[in-house]
Amino acid sequence: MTLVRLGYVAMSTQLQNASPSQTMTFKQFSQLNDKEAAIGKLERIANSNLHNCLRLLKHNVAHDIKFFRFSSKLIPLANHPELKGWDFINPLSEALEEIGHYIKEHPMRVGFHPDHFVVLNTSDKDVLKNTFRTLDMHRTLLKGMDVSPKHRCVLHVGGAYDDKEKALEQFIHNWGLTPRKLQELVILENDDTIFSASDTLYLCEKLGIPLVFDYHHHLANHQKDWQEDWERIKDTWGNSPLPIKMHISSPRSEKEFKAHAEYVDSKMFINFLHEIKGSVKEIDCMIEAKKKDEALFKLVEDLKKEPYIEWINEGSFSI
DNA sequence: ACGCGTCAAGTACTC
DNA sequence: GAGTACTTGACGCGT
Repeated sequence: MTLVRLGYVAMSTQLQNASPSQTMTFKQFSQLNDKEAAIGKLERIANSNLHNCLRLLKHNVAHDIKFFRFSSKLIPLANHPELKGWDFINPLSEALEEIGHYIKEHPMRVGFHPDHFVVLNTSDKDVLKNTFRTLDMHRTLLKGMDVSPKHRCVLHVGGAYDDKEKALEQFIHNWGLTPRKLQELVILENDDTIFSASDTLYLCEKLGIPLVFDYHHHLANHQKDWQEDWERIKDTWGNSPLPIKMHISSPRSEKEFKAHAEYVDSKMFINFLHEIKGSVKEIDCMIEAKKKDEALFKLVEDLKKEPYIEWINEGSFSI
């Protein structure tokens, strides 16, 4: 028997005016002459984002969704190189604590997927430095919520830089330069163009990092069937306090295969569940679809037609 | 209210 | 080396 928990990403298509990703671009920031006022505006935006984030968590709990990815755009320009020295955490501590209290009252799995400029295998010192800074920001946010930072940030391996093998070794090299408190945040995901699940496993096993298996990326980029690697993927989670995590999405079309569809193909998901059934006690599936929570709810509707699924609540079931 | 162009800290590709 | 595309949500402008 396998307990499956469903989650979704960052924002809701159902809850109105609840964006956790409002922003100010660097260009806009640069054009403001009064820097103090500009920073004040950034802080107001960040507080509004956190407020909406809490509203999203409440919306989730109302629908039994206990698995959620936070937006990584909660604090605009938080780690922009030009805004070094801005103490963005202090003005946000109350809002973070409020989110933290809510998570304690309603236990749930939360995490981040930092943006594409967080690149751990870069050979550019400045990019690596900013990667560390951004990871540290994510850690600080989690700490501010009193959530254990362990295994909360999904990253891709990074760029290929014309030589995949060398790029993997560069990751290992940079990992040695990564502070331990940042290492423990990281979990790695197979991507849809360069590093397949097998490639990523190489790093995960060598460095003791859990692998977040993205089924859609796997379909777009693989050397062999995922079933051959499934045991190894599971094992990367052996030392994690959290259950194994996966990403689930469907291709938008044959032509735009790598793009996310609005909804998840429930047949595909059901087939996958049948294959892994019983192989793990618990698995958390992150639904990555354009329609966000609406896609999750639609998937649940579809799954409810399957007689062998035992529902625990609207957001989790056993199979 | 809606459509369209702009913006984004990285990487990849083309010329 | 410069320019463009990728991706995706937000924003601002024009209608």
